[in-house]
Amino acid sequence: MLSQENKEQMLYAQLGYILEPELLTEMAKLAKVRETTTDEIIVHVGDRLQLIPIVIEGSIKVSRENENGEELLLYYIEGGDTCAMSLQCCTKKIDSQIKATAMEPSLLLMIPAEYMEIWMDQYKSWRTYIISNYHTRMMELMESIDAIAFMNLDQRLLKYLRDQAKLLGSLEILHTHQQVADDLHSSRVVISRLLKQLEIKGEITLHRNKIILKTI
Amino acid sequence: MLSQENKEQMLYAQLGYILEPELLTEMAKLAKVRETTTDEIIVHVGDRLQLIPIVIEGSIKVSRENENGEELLLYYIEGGDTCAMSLQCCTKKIDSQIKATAMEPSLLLMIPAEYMEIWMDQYKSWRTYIISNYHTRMMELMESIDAIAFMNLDQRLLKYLRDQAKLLGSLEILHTHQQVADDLHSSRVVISRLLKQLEIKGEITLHRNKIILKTI
DNA sequence: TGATTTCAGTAACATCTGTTACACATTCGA
DNA sequence: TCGAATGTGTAACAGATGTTACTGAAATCA
Repeated sequence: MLSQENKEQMLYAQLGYILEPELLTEMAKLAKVRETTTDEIIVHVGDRLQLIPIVIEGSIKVSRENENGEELLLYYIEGGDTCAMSLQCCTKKIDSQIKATAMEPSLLLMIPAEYMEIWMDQYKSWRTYIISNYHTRMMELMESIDAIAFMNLDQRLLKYLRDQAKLLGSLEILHTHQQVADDLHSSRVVISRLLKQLEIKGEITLHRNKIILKTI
Repeated sequence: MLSQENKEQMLYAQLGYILEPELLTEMAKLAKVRETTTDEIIVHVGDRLQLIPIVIEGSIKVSRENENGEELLLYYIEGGDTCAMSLQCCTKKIDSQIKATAMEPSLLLMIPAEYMEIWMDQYKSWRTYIISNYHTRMMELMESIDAIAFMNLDQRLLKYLRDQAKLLGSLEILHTHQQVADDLHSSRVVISRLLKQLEIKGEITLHRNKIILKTI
């Protein structure tokens, strides 16, 4: 278990330049720490959230699921950010519309939802933080829509690989073709085919459970 | 030109159950009225907004455009709502990422951006209103993503027609096939083909410049 | 009215993506 | 160590969507 000093230090590191010191102290006091393993599912579609997660370390993948359990990756949440969707889910008691999965071992601070509104009234910096998070997420949803609507699957695939590489800071992407297919809402055979083409073009090299990008 | 009393009445009618009376009075004092014709473009991609539009009457179509000028309909804004995107565009001075078009003769109140932040500090109801708008838009973007990612074009087409009908309160949709194709980011020939199939199935009847739905 | 433009219907074909089926290699576990 | 499970490669085919080309009807305008 982390001490409050630990938590406060981590919050400072991520949010010290945005949020007031008193707020950070209060957050550290109230927050529960949650550590996740890689691929751990943090939020399921349909969950009723009671706590708002703020990502301190690691990265979270947010995806949409349809009634058949088919998925589509929407965007990622990195250090210092929070899930804008969960804010309303908590306050309005709506079921979660999305699924959140840890992409690597990650550290979250979980804040009880009732403080959301209190802080909205009390701290200007918190308002700015929340609005800015909403805006970032909206822009990312737009980017996601651009990709699905305007790009072919081979382009989306390459973009996906580059995004993963940037996010995890490594040119080696440790996924099976099936996992990639799931994120892009495609099928394994199609992804294998397109990956092979990318390999022939010299963009990547293929290995079991691993795809290596030549460049970002 | 509308009098301030007129504006205040309209604001009351749309937002009286959400926003404080003092705020509505202040809004009425500051707002410029903008009336639009059908298909008038209100915001272009790349515009630098100075004013935040609040829809009082009518309905606005928000779409995304790629570098080739191809479009995709994202969502609609109806009476009482505002464009969440424009909020950040104004305050952060970012170029607009979307295009907004009036679907019918509409009436907007345009609020100078600088009041955004003042009211955020001053009025709890304004904060709730803005956050709730962001959330609604996010949900609609999700719905839009669901449609593109998980539905076939014939299903999307029928959904599109029904959405239009609901929005404008008429089973007669006054569009050419080309306009429908643009909204769905498809091609005229494909849309004509699918519309014909829907007519054969008995879902619609086709006329020049007009598509009539049998039921919602 | 007659010429022109706009809109819709249709066919033939191309391309992209998904599906099914199977082969083979690697890894894992009993 | 051997069988099972998992991951990848590939071919053949199917279906959805996009493209091109042409036709004729309806609307518009000089």
